[in-house]
Amino acid sequence: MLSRKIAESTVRRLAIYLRLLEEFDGKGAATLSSEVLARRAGTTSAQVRKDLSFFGSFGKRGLGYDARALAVQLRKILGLTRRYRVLLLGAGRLAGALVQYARFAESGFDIVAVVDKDPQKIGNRWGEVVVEDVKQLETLVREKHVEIAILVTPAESAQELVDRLITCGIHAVLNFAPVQLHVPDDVEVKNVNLAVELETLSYALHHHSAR
Amino acid sequence: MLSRKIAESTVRRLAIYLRLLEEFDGKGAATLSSEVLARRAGTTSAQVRKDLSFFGSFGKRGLGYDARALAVQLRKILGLTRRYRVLLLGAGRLAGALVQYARFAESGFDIVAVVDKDPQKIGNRWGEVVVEDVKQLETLVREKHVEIAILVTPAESAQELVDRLITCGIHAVLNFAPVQLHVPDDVEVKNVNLAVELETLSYALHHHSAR
DNA sequence: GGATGTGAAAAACTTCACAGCG
DNA sequence: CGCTGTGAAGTTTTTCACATCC
Repeated sequence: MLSRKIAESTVRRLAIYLRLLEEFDGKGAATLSSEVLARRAGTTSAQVRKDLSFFGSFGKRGLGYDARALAVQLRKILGLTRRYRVLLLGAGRLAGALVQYARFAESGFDIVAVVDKDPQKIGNRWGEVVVEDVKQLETLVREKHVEIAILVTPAESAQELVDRLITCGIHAVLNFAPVQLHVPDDVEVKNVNLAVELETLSYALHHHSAR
Repeated sequence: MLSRKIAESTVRRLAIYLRLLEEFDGKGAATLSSEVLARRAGTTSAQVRKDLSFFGSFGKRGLGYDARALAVQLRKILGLTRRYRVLLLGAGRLAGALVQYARFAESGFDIVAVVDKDPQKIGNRWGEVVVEDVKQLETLVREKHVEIAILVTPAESAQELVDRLITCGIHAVLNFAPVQLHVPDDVEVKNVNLAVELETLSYALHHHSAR
């Protein structure tokens, strides 16, 4: 369970290694070296070994890593040995795309509720769930035992909603709204901000991209 | 134009500062300190000043920064003084959500073409553009002077498509497909990987999130 | 007075290089 | 012999702290 602070960059790479291992396993390959994993993940073999070393020693010297066994370890490290109950805030197009995203359920994340404030959308069936009124937020979080919230609302309402989520005891938020959310230290927020990504690309193009 | 290498983290923060300044400007506020900007951006005042210092000195000692003037500078730095021509690869739900995303055009990015390989989708009108056959990729990139490609395809086809894009001279790719793309040094790729974000949240929850 | 701009110090992260083990 | 695991070295990024200037 490790209490030492692990760098976010390390955790992100572990998630990438896991994805690669799962592909690899599908192809029946049994064992692979940090060098091979690194090449596919776009990093270095030393980085792979260092990342893993924070959590244990999973390889065999002279041989490499057993793909399936390492995948099991990574799932444990990442907390993917159980399922998570997810609430979507906002029933727009992006939310629709996310619901449909196959890997979602596959990876262990179940969308157990969707809320919106638009009366037009409330009551619509979305796969297994029905879009509820955002007024029911607190009730839903409690009744459905929600652990992760995904914000797909306009920027204006995001902070207010996140405040309400925190009151209900939510500790993990994936935020697609283009605002910086202010939350206490024990709440984890990941931002996905399309504009920032595009503007980084624009920066790169502008500065010749001649690296 | 700066040739020194600037950290990606710095560029990302600049994009965030710009967004905040634009809001701020809307509210008529004229001047603000690095401290205020930092608080809103979720960083420190020293970080704000350091980030800006790589590109010049835009503030007045004892006073702070003029919101509008700083925004102008940041747009210059980020290369947002002109518009960019964007191609979408994949005409699925996520692509649809992106097209609709208002800030897109607002920020200076124009979707000039959409391609897919599904005959069902080819020919559909998407706002201003019609979905074209992916076979036409090379022709479209040339004729429409595409500069940025957004990959919203299944993982399997992503690498092949990016190879073709590079052959056409594309240097900037925003990749939503959950694979690591292999590209030469003069091509900039930004990855947006939903699974990685969720798994980082899962990691945080699993490890008590008690920081 | 008050906030910037910036060298210098500290911290975080990555790479090196090699001992150690299968 | 080959590849891991890991201290130590190197590099990058952040924070500190203060001289500087409006």
